[in-house]
Amino acid sequence: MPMGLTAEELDRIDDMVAARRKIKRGTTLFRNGEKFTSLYAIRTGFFKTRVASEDGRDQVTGFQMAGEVIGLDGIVNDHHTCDAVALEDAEVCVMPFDRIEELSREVNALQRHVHKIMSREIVREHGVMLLLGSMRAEERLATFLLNLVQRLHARGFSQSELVLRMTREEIGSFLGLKLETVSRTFSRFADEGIVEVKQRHVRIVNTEALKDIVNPKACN
Amino acid sequence: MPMGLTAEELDRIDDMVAARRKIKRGTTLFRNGEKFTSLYAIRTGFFKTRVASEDGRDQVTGFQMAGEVIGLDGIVNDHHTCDAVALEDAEVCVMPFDRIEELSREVNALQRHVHKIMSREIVREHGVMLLLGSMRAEERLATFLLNLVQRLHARGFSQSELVLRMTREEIGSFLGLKLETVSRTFSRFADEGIVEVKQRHVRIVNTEALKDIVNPKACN
DNA sequence: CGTAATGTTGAGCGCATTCAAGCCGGGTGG
DNA sequence: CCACCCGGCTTGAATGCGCTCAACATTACG
Repeated sequence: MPMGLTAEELDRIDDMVAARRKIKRGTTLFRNGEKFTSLYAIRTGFFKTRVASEDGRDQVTGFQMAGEVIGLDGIVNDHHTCDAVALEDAEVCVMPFDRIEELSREVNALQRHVHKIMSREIVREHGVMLLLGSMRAEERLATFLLNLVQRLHARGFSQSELVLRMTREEIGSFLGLKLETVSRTFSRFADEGIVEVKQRHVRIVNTEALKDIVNPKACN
Repeated sequence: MPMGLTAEELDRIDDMVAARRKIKRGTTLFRNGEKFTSLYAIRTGFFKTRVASEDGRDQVTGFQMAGEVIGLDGIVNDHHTCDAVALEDAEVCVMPFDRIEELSREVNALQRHVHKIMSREIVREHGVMLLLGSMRAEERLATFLLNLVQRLHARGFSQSELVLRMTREEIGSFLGLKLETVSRTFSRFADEGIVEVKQRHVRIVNTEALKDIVNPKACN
């Protein structure tokens, strides 16, 4: 993934990938409490990660798609502190972390890459905290849709059409809302002609309107 | 900070610290948009970090005290994406990041340490997301107080008494509440005899009660 | 000692939640 | 092939928690 490498370095990074692993929809790649050994690069499929409080409640901390790396939570205590659940059949590259550390001592570009991946996750979570801490329901859902469609577009999919891989309840958990509120907010967007929603199929009709909701028209 | 090092390794890590820097209360250590060069280890003092949305709103993403490291957000894009503000006069160690990367290629314990610091921050933020996404005001404030007092205790301070370095508004921003709600919730805790509050001085009278609020009595 | 910043408290409101009923669509088995 | 079922989704009505607006108290500080 990092660029500007010699052929030899690329080979060694290829070797770092111990194995590929297939994850069936609805099953977990890793769970809270399990021993941490590896990071996982998603090749295909779609995941959610979630943390749980001691009393049953849980919080979806993110949705991950092809090209993204999960498992970073496990490094600090050698045990995972969240669950990663496949929302559709998926395949990941298993990258043993001690091999990553070993190799990144020798390949600067890899070292840099690992640091950036972790920093990116921290910055992403800052954004989620801003969302959870200060936005109203419409802003949260609009932000969520724009983020999803932007990431899908970067992977060659449509800018305006997407299929949600998660339920209303999972969206709600991620956004700090109840599933009914998510549903109602979708309906409101649909009434206003901003999106067309048919179950999990969403067509964004008016991207600008969504952006206006996220960023209430700069008052000049 | 990492342990199990040879004297020579310790020396080299000492050298890594380019300088110390004093930060006056109310001023920023770094700001959103500034070029990223270094991580900062807090020697003394107390910081908040905050992110801002395009329209004025901002969100406090954390409070940091002695021994903690800030600046990790800057790695991914070579620019900081949040502000770090000193809530009291503070002193930090400036650790140029390229020196950290250089040295951590050679000193395994340092490499490991850097990875753990970043992972710990990711896990901490998961906890904040859980708080913001699923807790009610009382639970948020109780969680906040328990976390603060626990970190202070680890630094040799009291288990039951603390001085808040931040305003009600800053607490509110962190917890996703308005300052009035923070104030009211403090008052409610005081009425119930759980804490004694006098402006920024807080005495935790009944730790168990606070823990019960956070973790609603396991229903057996 | 006066002024501004910070904190407390009250009253009323509104947004998201809760509770409840019904709908839709996909999969299964008769 | 259709009837049925069940999980997911939508919608309505009522409730309540935290917010807004406002007044006042307290503290810090020049």
